[in-house]
Amino acid sequence: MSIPGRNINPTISVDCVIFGFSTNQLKVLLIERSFTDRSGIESKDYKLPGDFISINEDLDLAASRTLEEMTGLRDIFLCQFAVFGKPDRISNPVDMEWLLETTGLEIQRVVTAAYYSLINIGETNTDFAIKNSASWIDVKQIPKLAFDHADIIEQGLIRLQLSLRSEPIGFEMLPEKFTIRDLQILYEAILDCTLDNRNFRKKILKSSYLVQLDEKQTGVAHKPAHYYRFDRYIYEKHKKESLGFNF
Amino acid sequence: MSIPGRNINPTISVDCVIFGFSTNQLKVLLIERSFTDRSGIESKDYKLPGDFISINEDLDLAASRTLEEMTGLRDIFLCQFAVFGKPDRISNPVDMEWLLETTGLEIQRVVTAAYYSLINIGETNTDFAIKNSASWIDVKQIPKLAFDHADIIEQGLIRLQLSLRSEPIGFEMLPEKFTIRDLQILYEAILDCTLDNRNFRKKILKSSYLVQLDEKQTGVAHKPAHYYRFDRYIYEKHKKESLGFNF
DNA sequence: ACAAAAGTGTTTTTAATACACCCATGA
DNA sequence: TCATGGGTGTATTAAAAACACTTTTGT
Repeated sequence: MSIPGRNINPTISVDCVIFGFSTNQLKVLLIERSFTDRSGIESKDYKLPGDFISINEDLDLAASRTLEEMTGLRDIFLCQFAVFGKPDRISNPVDMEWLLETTGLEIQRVVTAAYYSLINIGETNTDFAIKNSASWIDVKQIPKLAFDHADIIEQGLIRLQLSLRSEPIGFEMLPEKFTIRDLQILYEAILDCTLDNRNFRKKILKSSYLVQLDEKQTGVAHKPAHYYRFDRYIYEKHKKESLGFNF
Repeated sequence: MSIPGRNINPTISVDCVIFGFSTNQLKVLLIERSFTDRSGIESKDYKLPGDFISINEDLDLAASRTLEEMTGLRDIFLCQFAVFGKPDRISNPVDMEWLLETTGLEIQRVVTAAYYSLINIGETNTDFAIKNSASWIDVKQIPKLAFDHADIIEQGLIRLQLSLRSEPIGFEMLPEKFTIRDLQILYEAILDCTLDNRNFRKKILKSSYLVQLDEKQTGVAHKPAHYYRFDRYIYEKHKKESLGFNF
């Protein structure tokens, strides 16, 4: 959130849809927000991690700053996918009150640049999450959200699904080493479908950038799977150009 | 440009990359901008059609307003594709001076929502273009541009190419009735490639939403081509879902 | 020996590509 | 009759999809 005293530009913000993957589910990092409604009843809901930009702060940098404040992570996959600027996106009295409380300013109109980000939950710093009352919520169980944040998540997910089909970005959410099954479950969670395991392997293992490690799983009550890792260097070298008409 | 007296939000603007197609070339609508540089020499360059948003104006509406002011057209294909918000995107003294002249305000920082739009040049109202000193410039011959508008066009074109591969949007730039050849040349111009005419026809004619008219070309010194039209209704009904992995 | 996931091949279907000639018209 | 672009078909190759069983481990 806003650091008191810093010079903010109260007309422009960034919001981050931070995706992560755990217990076979695609999750989003949400911040708990407490507020008192008009009848004085203390209540709470959730919002996306986001912030006003500082005067002279680059949008991308504001997004990575937000990301770091929430997770402790730097140099993270981050992609700007849309701007949300409906004049009435701040119209719920609860939201207006909350803005007043947290910024001390009367704010009627904010245009927000939306980013999505892919995180390996295992590498995130839990202290940061606790400090921000942040938690990882299953994308299929999104609670009531502040502002137009539900729309933002929806659009972000659509965009993530689209990108996943044309670029190998799933790895960003997995640990350094993972099994092909891990990867398949991740794809299924993101695309919300089931995939044939033989065809998935065939397709994914054709990629030169997936390299098999000598290491195998241990302590599992079934045939242990090989670990693989994603080789960014190889990927960058082999990036394909394709016309790929699809209509 | 800004209507004097209207209440603008001088921190947020929209810029439109308006694509059109004529004489077998993909074109962009650019506005001529005259300015006097520091040594007092009168000079000119080009900029994208764009404007600050009004207080309480929706971004999409600001973009369609701009579009209508430039071309006289309403209800036009329009797609927001990125936000440009580098703090130094307004740093050239010429640009800063020009902003001061046209708005009367000292402006240091503007975040702009970029849209691209597809126009049938034949339907545009020339009076509007003349009034705005706008002209259609071949995308391969873009002159020096104001601000970061060259980047915006480049990103817009990349996005247009991407969309053209997955959605039938080329029709937006053609008249109501057109020949398959017209369409192929349009595709070649946008994608900057050549396409085999037999394969192109085979592929495109598979689409149920391309309907052949009884009418043929007349007065051409060769076998006259059939006219076709794009049926939006059929397209919407048959929209495909496809996983289409491509990595 | 059983449960659980790993790993593997072949066939069918579909889409993409490459390629060359005859047709209808106006000049 | 010639120049111009319109319009057509087939064979090859590549990718996607469908589908079932054996292997290895821990319990």
